Amino acid sequence: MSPTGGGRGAGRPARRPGRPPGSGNTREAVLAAARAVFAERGFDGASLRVIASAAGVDPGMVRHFFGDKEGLFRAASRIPFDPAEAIPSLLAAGLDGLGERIVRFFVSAWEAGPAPFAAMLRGATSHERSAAMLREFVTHAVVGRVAAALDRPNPALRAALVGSQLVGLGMVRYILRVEPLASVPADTVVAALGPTVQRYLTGDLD
Amino acid sequence: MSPTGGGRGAGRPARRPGRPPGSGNTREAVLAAARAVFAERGFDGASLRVIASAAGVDPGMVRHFFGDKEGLFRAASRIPFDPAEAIPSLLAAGLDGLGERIVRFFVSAWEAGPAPFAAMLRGATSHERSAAMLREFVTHAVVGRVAAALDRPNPALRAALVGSQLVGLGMVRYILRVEPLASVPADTVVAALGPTVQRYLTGDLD
DNA sequence: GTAACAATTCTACAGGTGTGGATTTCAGGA
DNA sequence: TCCTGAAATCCACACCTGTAGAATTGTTAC
Repeated sequence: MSPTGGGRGAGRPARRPGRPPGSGNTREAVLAAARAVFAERGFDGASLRVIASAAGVDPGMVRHFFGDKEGLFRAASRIPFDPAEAIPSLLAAGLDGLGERIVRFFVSAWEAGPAPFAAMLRGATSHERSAAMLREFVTHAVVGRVAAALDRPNPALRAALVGSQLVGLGMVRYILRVEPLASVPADTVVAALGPTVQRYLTGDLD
Repeated sequence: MSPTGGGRGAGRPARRPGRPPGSGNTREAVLAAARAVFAERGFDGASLRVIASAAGVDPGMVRHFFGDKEGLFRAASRIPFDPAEAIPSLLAAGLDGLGERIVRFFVSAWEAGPAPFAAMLRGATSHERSAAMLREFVTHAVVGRVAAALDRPNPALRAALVGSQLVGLGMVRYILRVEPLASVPADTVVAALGPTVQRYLTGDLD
């Protein structure tokens, strides 16, 4: 309407561009919102506008900081521990009881910070890029390292079997929330899956 | 441009409405295309237009036959066997070797007609309705019936554990295609997972 | 002081989505 | 012969998506 120089809302005072509020922590707010939304809706289901609004921020910021939806997803899906040091430390105590230790570590990691795992699992089924991320994570970071420490035949197959049980646990307990597995305490899960994982690693497979 | 009565393509002869081609099998063509596309891209990723065009049909037909995207998904995700008769027949031979029989049945069913399973798994991670379908399938059709046949403590938990290993196998072998699990013959899978499932059903869980 | 830079907002675009409805042709029964 | 109903097409609507760029402001370095 009234040509006030460009037509930018000449009525309400509602925030105008610039740099007033929290400078610096905005990036973290976007990341946190992205983790939550990606974890809940997967890659395709999450929209930049929803993430931005959940972070109380303009969608443009996402682009400004992360460039791409892919870039944001990569940044948000960074798992909260370093496999390069976590896995050797699990292996350090030897092959005895390794199954239980792996299951316990997996459950703890998921329950401490579920977002990256859920995001990867949810994304993996429909978005090829995040399927690749999960596959690579399972293959290289986990299977590779674990397989190298086994002095049994078919180490890669053994590690992949472990992966299958852990992925299945994640799906059924945390994503589908099938009862009673979803509500049972962590110790029960460890007791139930530990021997399975142990057998996949060191037992007879025939 | 030229007002020829309504503007319906006044140049090319390209099919006009009516009822010329295959009357009757069109519905099946849409269903087949829907199974394929849902299986490959999940519920959200699949679009009605893509499905229709894969079936060589107008998108309106989908609406005509199935009403809704949900309706199409329901019709396409009907699993190709009846749990009410399949599971009792697995149980009939007794608890001995039940683990191997279940794994073999699951692998055969998946490899005979992968579409419904893949569609459900892919959909379940991002679409709440199909997560509900899968959860209900796992819970009622499988867990319920199997649990009823067990004379051990915690039958429901046992059945859910079986479900977790089977879902994990589906994810890792068929969806993520993690090697070498993805390429290994069915017999190897049966030999590896059979004892796991057997232990979940009848073994000690502590 | 002023110039450069980063943070932030808005508006716009081109494309894809599910759904709704009007329209047309054909087949079969009264 | 006429009429009903099913099969099939097209067009349109709102809406949401990711991306792009322009505009504005504050902060910092010279």
